[in-house]
Amino acid sequence: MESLVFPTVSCAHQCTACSVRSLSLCAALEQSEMRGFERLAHQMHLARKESLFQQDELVSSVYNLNEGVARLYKLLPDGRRQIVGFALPGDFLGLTPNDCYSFSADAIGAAVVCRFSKTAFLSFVESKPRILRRMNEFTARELSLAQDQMLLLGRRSAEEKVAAFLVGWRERTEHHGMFSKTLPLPMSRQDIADFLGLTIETVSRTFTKLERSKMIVIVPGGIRLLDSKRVEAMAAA
Amino acid sequence: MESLVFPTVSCAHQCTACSVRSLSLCAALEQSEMRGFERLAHQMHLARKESLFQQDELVSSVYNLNEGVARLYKLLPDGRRQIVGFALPGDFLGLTPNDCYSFSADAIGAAVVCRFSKTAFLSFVESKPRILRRMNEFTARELSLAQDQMLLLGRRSAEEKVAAFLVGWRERTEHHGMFSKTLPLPMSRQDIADFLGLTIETVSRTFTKLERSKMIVIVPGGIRLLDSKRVEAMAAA
DNA sequence: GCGGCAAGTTGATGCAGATCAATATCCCCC
DNA sequence: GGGGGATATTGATCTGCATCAACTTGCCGC
Repeated sequence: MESLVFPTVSCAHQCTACSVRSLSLCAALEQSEMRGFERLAHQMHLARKESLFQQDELVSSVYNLNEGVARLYKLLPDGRRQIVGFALPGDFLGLTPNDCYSFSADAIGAAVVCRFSKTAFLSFVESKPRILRRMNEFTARELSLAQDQMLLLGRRSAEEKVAAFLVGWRERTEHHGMFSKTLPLPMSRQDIADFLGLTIETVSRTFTKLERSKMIVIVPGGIRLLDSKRVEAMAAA
Repeated sequence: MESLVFPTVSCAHQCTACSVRSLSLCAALEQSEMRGFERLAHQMHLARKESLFQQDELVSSVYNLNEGVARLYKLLPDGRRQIVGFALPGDFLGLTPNDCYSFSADAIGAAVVCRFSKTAFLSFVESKPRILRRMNEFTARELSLAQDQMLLLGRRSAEEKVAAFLVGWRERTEHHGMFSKTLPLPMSRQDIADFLGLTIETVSRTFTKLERSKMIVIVPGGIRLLDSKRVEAMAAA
């Protein structure tokens, strides 16, 4: 159904009316720069599971995620997958130091993005220190998350991984106002497993264990945090 | 001995004579900007194992690594350690999105760095698009390495991890001209283990296995790559 | 060159989490 | 509301790597 409601389209977009501007790169735009930037942006609607770009493809476009959640992942030749992150509204995708995307990205549910031609984007920002500094902040924040995830993947137990995931995901969703008692988990168990370096069975068992010890309740589409203190303690050490 | 030869000192530095300028952030400096930048830089010599900064400390300084190799790591309260990267000459350290360092850094052998006051550095670069763009490239490259490492930590076997480490380390050292038949491994087995999310015993056993299958020879201070093709194949998948 | 300690190797055993297998539940489309 | 495929849970068993332990090698100062 979603794929019929949201065919992929491309059209001009009004930055002034944009709901995620304050969270996005674009918040660094001067009033005077906005019109020029707006002309570069093409809004696109993505259906559930639709791909934004794929690992090793030549980078032609970069994207600002406006609505929805995206899954960013790397694949090994034999099919093993590692999710390197989940993107939320305001996140900027596709800027790589290389000519090719270093990971794949696709929409978990329906999503909306602003697409920019990479070359047009780069030449627009190249002499604008405010935006360049904001880009730096964005990349540095991503790097910091990635390093936290390295610690998690290399040195934490399954329980700690799952607890840390719930805490981290809650923090991020809270900033987006999409959290009220029930923590939404739009991604599948397989996605969570591939993010945490576990199997789907281990994720499932760990959720059940947390539920049995009254820390969470599993509900369709998410979980309810009953005792976030204990979940946080489990995540910390 | 090293700690006596290289006491920590601080003095002005001549960028024009700098051997790693072309590899560093500073390569983006205009001729006219160099003098001002030089005045901000304080060269420091570090002894083996000397700390550059520690996780959770307030960020006062940022550093350009000129000589030597640094170990960047995160610690959990109970002492588990994850090395998030090894820094080589030309790498820039300490720029974080937060007020505190998100990891610790120390010199593996004797090392030389240029130290900058964070605030002085930031105000120097804030309106210089060339440098800001280079900073972006640096951070994006780090991020890309971190994502590769996430795939390694989450989804690869011990053998694959060790092989991938050797291949990646060789590539990086080659760019620095510090590789000729023998691949130098200035870091300890424990460091390698903490980088790969393994134990020291598993790293040691895996090295021995690679040696027995004639892919490498273990020599003091490094290894010799006998059959890099097969090591690469093992690393790839 | 020799004593002592740190670093690395090797072997025996244990266990967390993977794998294999069988349901159970959700979700949607008719 | 009922059928069916995708998604998730649960159980039984296996295994790769960790852990525990003994030993070897390298390194540096005297």
